Amino acid sequence: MSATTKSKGEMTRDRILEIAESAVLAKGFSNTSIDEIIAEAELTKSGFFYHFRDKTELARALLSRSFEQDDIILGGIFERARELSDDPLHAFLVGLRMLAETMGNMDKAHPGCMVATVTYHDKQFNDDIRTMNRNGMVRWRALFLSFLVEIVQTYPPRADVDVDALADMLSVTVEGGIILSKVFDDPKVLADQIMQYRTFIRLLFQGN
Amino acid sequence: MSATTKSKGEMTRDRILEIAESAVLAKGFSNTSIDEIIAEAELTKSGFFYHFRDKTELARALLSRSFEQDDIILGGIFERARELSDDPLHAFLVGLRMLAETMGNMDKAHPGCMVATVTYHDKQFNDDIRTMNRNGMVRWRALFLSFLVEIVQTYPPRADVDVDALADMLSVTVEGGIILSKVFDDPKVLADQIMQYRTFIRLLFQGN
DNA sequence: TGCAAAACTGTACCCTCGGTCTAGTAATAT
DNA sequence: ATATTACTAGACCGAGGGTACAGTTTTGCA
Repeated sequence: MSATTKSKGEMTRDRILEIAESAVLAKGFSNTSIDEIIAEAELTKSGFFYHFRDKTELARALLSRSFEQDDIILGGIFERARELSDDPLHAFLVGLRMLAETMGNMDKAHPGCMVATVTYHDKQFNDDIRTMNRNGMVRWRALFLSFLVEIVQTYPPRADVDVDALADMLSVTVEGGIILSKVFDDPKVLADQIMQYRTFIRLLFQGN
Repeated sequence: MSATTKSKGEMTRDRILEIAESAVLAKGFSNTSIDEIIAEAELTKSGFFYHFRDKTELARALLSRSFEQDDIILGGIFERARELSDDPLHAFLVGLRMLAETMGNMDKAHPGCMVATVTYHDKQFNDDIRTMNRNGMVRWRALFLSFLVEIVQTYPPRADVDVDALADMLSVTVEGGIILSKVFDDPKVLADQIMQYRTFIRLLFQGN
């Protein structure tokens, strides 16, 4: 067997996660029952609990899965952006444009949706989730910060800024943008907001 | 009896809402049981269902309550801001600073928390909530827009901007800022982000 | 002061859902 | 072949949301 081959158990687990993911995204976590998942996955309750200790472990698995996907997407975008320009400001601006386009094309299943649907499940759980969430945010901040620290060396900012807050501002824009996009049922809102952030960056370091 | 006197029924209903609010904010909606609420309110299950058709109606009531409170706080802040300056830009900047301060001083129970805890409860419910949420957002947008349209008349913007998106950007900042504040367990994050938005506005219309 | 409406209590019951336990069986890897 | 993995079968439990309905108290008001 090759290294990429999955065992029967792993395949079943993946199938459960796949089914659970779409159900949770469509109806929310607490409104997705185990019975429903196992019916679609064609296995028994015992089978489900063979793979997951309890429903909370399912939530955790769902969440770490979505974080991995986010990291890949985000990392890919800004890696390409760096390749396209040696100048950190230009690269960041290019990355932001690509991010806006990517987000604008997602009709459902925005990264971050899983966070929102799952976060408020229960108290004990929240502590675990907050830690995972924080790790995710810290990775984002680090990524954006790597651009910003380079940028401020070359381009004197037009106003007093805290680069940390400026890096977080992009996370804020994405998270808040997702909420407004859902509320208005329009993915364009998120894309527009990322472009607003881009305008701020341009104005701050380039003056136009 | 004066017009402000509440009937016995209204008082009981308010008591339920009060108890439910703190419980939901502390532990989440699905983790707050009706049994628990009625125990603290010292009434029976039948008594509860006399006031609320089901748990979803409780959620709705909780939500519209928090919207009302938000409107009062937000409206109050920007009304005072207008009083303090005839210039729309200065007034807006003052309002933003007051908003940042107000938000930074809230340790828990940010406006918007109730939205998050309650929104993903169930599918049917989500549609109702989205409408309420949208109305809330539209009111915010209108409020912020009333400043921005005045501002652009006096101050030519340093970059191409869409005032609608700019108005929404503040909602985005607040909603996203709340998420990051919760994740990092630090209300200062939200305050900082509002100040970042303020910097953007200053830079855009005042150039520094 | 009396009477209807409002605001409940009490009890019994049903369903769904998360979760546990035990015992047994089929598939698979080595 | 055999131990481990990956399940099935089925009985059961408690919490929680919700219903039905009959009865009782409390309140506002003419």
